[in-house]
Amino acid sequence: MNSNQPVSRNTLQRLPRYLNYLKSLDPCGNVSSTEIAKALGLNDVQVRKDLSSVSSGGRPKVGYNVSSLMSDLKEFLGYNAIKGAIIVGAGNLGRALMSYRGFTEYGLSIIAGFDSNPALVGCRIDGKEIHSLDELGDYCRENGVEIGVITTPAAYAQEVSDLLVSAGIKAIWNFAPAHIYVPDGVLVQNENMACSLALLSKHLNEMLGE
Amino acid sequence: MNSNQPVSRNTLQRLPRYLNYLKSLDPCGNVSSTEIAKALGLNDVQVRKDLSSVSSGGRPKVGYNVSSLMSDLKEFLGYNAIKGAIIVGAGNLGRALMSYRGFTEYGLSIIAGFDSNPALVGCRIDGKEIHSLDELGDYCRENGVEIGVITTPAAYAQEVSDLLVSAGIKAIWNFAPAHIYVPDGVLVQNENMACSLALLSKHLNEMLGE
DNA sequence: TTGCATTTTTAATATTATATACAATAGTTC
DNA sequence: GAACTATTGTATATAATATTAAAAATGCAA
Repeated sequence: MNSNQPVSRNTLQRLPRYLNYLKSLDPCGNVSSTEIAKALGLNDVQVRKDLSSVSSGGRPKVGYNVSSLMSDLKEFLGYNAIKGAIIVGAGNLGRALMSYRGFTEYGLSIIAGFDSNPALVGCRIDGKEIHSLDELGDYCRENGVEIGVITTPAAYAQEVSDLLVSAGIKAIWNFAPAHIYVPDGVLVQNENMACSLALLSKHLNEMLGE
Repeated sequence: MNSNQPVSRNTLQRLPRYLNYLKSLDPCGNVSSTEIAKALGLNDVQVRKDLSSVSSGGRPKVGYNVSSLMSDLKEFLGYNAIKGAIIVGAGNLGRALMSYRGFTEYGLSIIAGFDSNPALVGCRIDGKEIHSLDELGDYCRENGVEIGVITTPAAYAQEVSDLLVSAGIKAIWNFAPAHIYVPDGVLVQNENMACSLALLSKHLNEMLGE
């Protein structure tokens, strides 16, 4: 495992897919890179190369041990060190994400929500309280929150982003269909459903066109 | 506009970002590729190359006309031809997606939901009825539905996928954190939140580690 | 223990994507 | 209208990525 070596973006995007696939296997068993490649529609060497930067390696004639490969992947992806995050925008999507417990699997724990609507302030979603936007700065500083999730309408995304940045947030997961500007040192990850839809729609059209 | 030429996956993923950015500009005005590149943190030539396969071209010294570029992008991405889709799994996420009206922007219209829970069958979310899973096949065939969205727990994803395929679905948008197998000719687009989270988490760790 | 099949690992090649350099074009100014 | 500048568009070079090919390692069976 040469974890100091930088991993390409493409590789990084594939790692969670490997983990996903491994979950469907017997954790006590072994799996070969060719099997993984076949199941996920990838090249087997690519799979091995990806895994080489993460795992302690497989055994010839046997493959990789499923459970140890899984823990290597989780460790590498940071799923073990759970980080607290807040959600801004307690609309339909925001509330859905707040009540979704699966994120702890991925090292993320939603600890609170924020919304400008006074009617929502004080409500609890899955035990997590919705606060007023005014409290955002203090809350983040007091709890050392580094990740913010934006689920507001597009029109407010920039405003909220600025607020998060001034509260010391280091990374933003943006679900709003808007482009936001942040200073250097702050990371924005756009969960762009539009991107996925674009791929889906385009492929579909091509398939039907032929 | 050479729309017959195939567009790379990376390019395709950038196109919605361009569209997003253009929305924040005056539709009557013009915009240069360098402006777009700077705003989105990309190379200006790349932007021009991407746009060349979509748009009818810009004018030297002026740039691209915002509104016509937007409509070219929308046309190319298939956002104008709205396609009906169904959602399987009316849990938190499923209901959130059913009530999210923004998808029509992207050429997708959720027309119905399906769930195995009898207590949910008959309910309406934003005017769209939730049906029993038994009705899925007939419904899809009668309405010519080609896109299915899976928002069930991971454990049921494969089962639901099989059902969708046998109902004649051509493309599946999978939100369940599971890998699903489909026959050739059916497209799966994984909306893998885990992927986004992986990127986010990894970058965050790297930033803090330095 | 020897040969064989399977699998990882490393190296080499081919492909693709991105960035650089330059030519062409259309406005703008004097 | 001639020179200038901002901008597009293309052709080339570089870098990144993926694939193919070959080598090394391991377990298994005869």
